[in-house]
Amino acid sequence: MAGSPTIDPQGPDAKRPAARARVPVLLPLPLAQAYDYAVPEGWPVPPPGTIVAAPLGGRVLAGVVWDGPGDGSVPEAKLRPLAALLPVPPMTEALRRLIAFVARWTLAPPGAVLRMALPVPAALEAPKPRFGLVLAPGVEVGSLPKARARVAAVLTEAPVPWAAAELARAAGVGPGVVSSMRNAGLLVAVPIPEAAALPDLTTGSPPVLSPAQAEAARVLRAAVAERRPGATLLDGVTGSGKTEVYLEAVAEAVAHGRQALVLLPEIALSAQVIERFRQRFGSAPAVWHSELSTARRRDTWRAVAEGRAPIVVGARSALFLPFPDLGVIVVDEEHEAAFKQEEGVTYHARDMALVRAHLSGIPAILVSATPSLETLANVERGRHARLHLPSRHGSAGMPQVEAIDLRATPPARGQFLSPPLVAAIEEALGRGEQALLFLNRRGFAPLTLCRACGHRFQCPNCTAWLVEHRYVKRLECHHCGHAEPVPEACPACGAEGALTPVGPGVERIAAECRERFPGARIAEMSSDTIHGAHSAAHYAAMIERREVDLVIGTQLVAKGWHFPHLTLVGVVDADLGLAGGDLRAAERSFQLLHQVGGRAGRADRPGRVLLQTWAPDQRVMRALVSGDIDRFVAEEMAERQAGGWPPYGRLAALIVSAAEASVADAAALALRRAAPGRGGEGEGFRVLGPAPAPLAVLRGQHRRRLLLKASRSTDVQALLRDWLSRAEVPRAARVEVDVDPVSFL
DNA sequence: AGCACGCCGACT
DNA sequence: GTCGGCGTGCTC
Repeated sequence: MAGSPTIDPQGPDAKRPAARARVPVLLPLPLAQAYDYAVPEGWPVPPPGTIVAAPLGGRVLAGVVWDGPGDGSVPEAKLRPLAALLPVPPMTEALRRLIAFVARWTLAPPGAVLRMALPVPAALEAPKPRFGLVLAPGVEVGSLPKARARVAAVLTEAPVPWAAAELARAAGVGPGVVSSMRNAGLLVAVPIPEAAALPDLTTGSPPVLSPAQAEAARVLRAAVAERRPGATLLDGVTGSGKTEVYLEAVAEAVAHGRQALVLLPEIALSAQVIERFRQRFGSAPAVWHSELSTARRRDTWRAVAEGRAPIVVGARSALFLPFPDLGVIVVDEEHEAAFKQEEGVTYHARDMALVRAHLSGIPAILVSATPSLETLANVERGRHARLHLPSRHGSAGMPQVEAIDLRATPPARGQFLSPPLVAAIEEALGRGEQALLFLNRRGFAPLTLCRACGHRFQCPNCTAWLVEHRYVKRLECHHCGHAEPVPEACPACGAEGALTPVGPGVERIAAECRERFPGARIAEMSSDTIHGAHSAAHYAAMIERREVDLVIGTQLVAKGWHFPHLTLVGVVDADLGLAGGDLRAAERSFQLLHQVGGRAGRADRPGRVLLQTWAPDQRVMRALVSGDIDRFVAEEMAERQAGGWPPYGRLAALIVSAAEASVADAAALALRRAAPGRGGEGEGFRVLGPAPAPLAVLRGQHRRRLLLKASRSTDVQALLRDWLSRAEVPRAARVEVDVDPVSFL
């Protein structure tokens, strides 16, 4: 790579022999700016986006040559030379600008954002040449002993390089046979050419679309074909066929040789969803989520960077993959809170997906049966287009939703299923149909107390009760992972046999059902029983084959499933999500229950949804029963607008945490005193708090919250930056910033 | 994020 | 008298 380096004209300085070229390099560390590095003599000056190895302290890190002239303040003598230019495609300008934007928006150091966009180190090295085994020339197959002859036969039949392990398996011999043949010179290793081919995406089956779907698909295809920037909301009830429609937009991008990114909430990345892509395109999409192995991450990242992965289906972190030529971004289930990253860089993947699409000049598609109020407000403002799909089967396909008034028909003492719900389950099971009971709470009971002295089991590290898990005989904290065995006697008063479970979790509902419906085959689905795509697929298959009569599950069952024989959904505690009453409690509760209800029934057999509630007149229940989504949205919007809450206003939270409560209080007060405006109030904004966080102690950290509430036109980031720079917070306290908070815990 | 430098407890 | 705890500060 020698040659005359091209240096920008720098006036008289360029002539000074001492002036080496310097470039700013952003490193994947929580540093506020890029560091300057010297370009070694004889190298070309790497342009912005080049991925380089740079020395820092005693180690060498992968970083990205950043935009702009660099800081320049570090003296020449202090500059260290770049260690290497890494053999991967450069980071595109669109991705660099996305990283800079996310950093500015979330107040995170740019390097911390970059860390999400750089892969495991191995992906940046030149791919190791892989070797395979072929038969050495001139080997007489007939003269070999049996085992060796079998290996030779496999290689004669398929004379391509084989991986040693696969070869042994195919020949039905142990790995020792293969390696001894290699040592004996009967087999030789030859390099396997890098798989550069694109998967063939033309062998799938194009869908049969309804007229409404076809029209929506036509609009989206045109937007993708013309690279028309802008976002479109694609909404319609479960079963209206939204997926088929957005897959057409994906197909259009692929047809133009561009890539497509489909973001899904992590939990929805089920085998069932991946399978739909495979059926449509005839080949599986690249999948990206946090549980991938290092090797898979490396291969997928490289495949994306080199344009060999036309379709990527991923969780929020897929937003930072290095697509060289993205054609469309789809955010499915756009209303899901799971798109918000709550730790480290607190970004909202849906919102940042819109930014990435905008920076790339391509369309974005937001998909949901129950769109977020943020997205609906953007439609109202004319910022997003909207394509609404009607139900394919008219109202006949919609489940009938009824509220069960627990005040009128309460469950028997110590039980949680009311008589009408029990009767409906019996009826469904009697017809040979399946039923689903939904309760968004893991474990057996959320609280255990002593009848003798009133002692309650609390987490030593958190402001939370310990949840009894009966199968593993433990009391667990769902926030920090603390667990202890269930004792025989009360640790406070010593009374034996006085410990009582209070309230239900899914385990307790399952126990009640085993007693109530003997003979019914019950499947319990929660994160305690499902540990990944594999076991989820196992359950799904069992349910589809009708080897299960009654499914009892948490949130996990609400997403991305389709169970054709399920006709009844019972919501054990429809009021659960409304407790606590944060800003979005009603919206989230409505979305979740609507989604769970959507699991019931199908065209030929309408489903039934029963909501057990103590407050059937509550807005959310009324909306679910009437099915009048528009009215619910209008009411909720009016309330938000009146209060100046999002989406009509903006929020940012400051979360103060410290090991000592007094330190947390002191830090919170210091922040309050430094608040912008007069006493934390100014033109278009107001500071609320501090108040103890609902989870006042979490993992041993005492937490206080302040909230900046502002009008939509307020530059929240500027206020926050100024605020934080002036506040003198004790060293022992930590301050986290959460712009556009979703969770208020 | 690492890693080094820097002031106060239990060991040879 | 030292080995070592992790608090704070720096890395181009």
